[in-house]
Amino acid sequence: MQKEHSLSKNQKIIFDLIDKSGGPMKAYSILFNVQKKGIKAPLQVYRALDKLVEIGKIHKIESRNAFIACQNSSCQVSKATAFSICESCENVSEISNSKLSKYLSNFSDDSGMKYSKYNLEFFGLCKKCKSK
Amino acid sequence: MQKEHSLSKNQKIIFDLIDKSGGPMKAYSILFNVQKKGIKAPLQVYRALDKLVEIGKIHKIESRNAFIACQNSSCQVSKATAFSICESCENVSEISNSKLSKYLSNFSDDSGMKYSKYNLEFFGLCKKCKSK
DNA sequence: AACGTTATGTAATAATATAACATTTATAAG
DNA sequence: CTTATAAATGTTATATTATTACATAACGTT
Ligand SMILES: [Zn+2]
Ligand SMILES: [Zn+2]
Ligand SMILES: [Zn+2]
Ligand SMILES: [Zn+2]
Repeated sequence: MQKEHSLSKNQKIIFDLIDKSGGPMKAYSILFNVQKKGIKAPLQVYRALDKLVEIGKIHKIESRNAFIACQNSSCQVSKATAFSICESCENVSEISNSKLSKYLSNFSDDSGMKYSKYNLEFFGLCKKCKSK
Repeated sequence: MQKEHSLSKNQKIIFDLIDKSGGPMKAYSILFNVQKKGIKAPLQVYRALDKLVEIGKIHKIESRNAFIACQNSSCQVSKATAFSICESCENVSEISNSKLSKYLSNFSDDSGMKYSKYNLEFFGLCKKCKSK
């Protein structure tokens, strides 16, 4: 069951934009796109992004400084994320693989550290770019 | 067997600094620390960092915008990296676990994508911080 | 020596992100 | 409904991270 996080005005504007774009978006590109809706300053964007990340509606692609809508309906909180990134066209998609997530969530080594979160980014060439 | 990449002057200065620090360092902190050695501009630092990453002597911790010396002697090229990061003290260490690296290097899904590289970052509390 | 490649020096600027402060709006308790 | 509290917003300025552009020097090979 899904806990409803009713989004605020700015959060909704920004989430809708990212979600509709279907891919990763960068903060200042988001800013540019929402200026017509009255969001004028970087901080307004970053605040909404922070919140959206916190509640798991979007994820940050760390290697690209970009944000993407969660493509996995069951991904409530951004604690276990995995992405595949094409190094040619920069297409990004969220990997939803229960074996992988189980393997990583249960991973432990001899460091005595308890891992509560992970982010994995795979790089390569997507089908389209490979065949070029 | 290890291919020798003889480092240039700036590369050596910067690698030695990061290596001796024993942890992750940020680019502008590196810059500050090497100014007495004649490296005066950000670009000089970033160029050396780029090269050091390329040849696998250091890795970038993407979630922290920081660079750490490779702690894994067999890690020639930065194609398969995994780190554990303490969210309290920001201690970072490179995970060297052959089962994990084998699992991830062989990972494939139904996307048709061939992965040639990955970066994994685990987050949690280190032993020290956990016991506080 | 001549050539191509790699590294360096320097200045300017672009791109990403946060600090600080004032105000407003939403939520919940009494 | 009122008051208290937390969450969100607006605005300006600034900090941090990274790259562009161009000129010069050092290195490795033939
Ligand atoms: Zn997700
Ligand atoms: Zn592609
Ligand atoms: Zn390594
Ligand atoms: Zn710690």
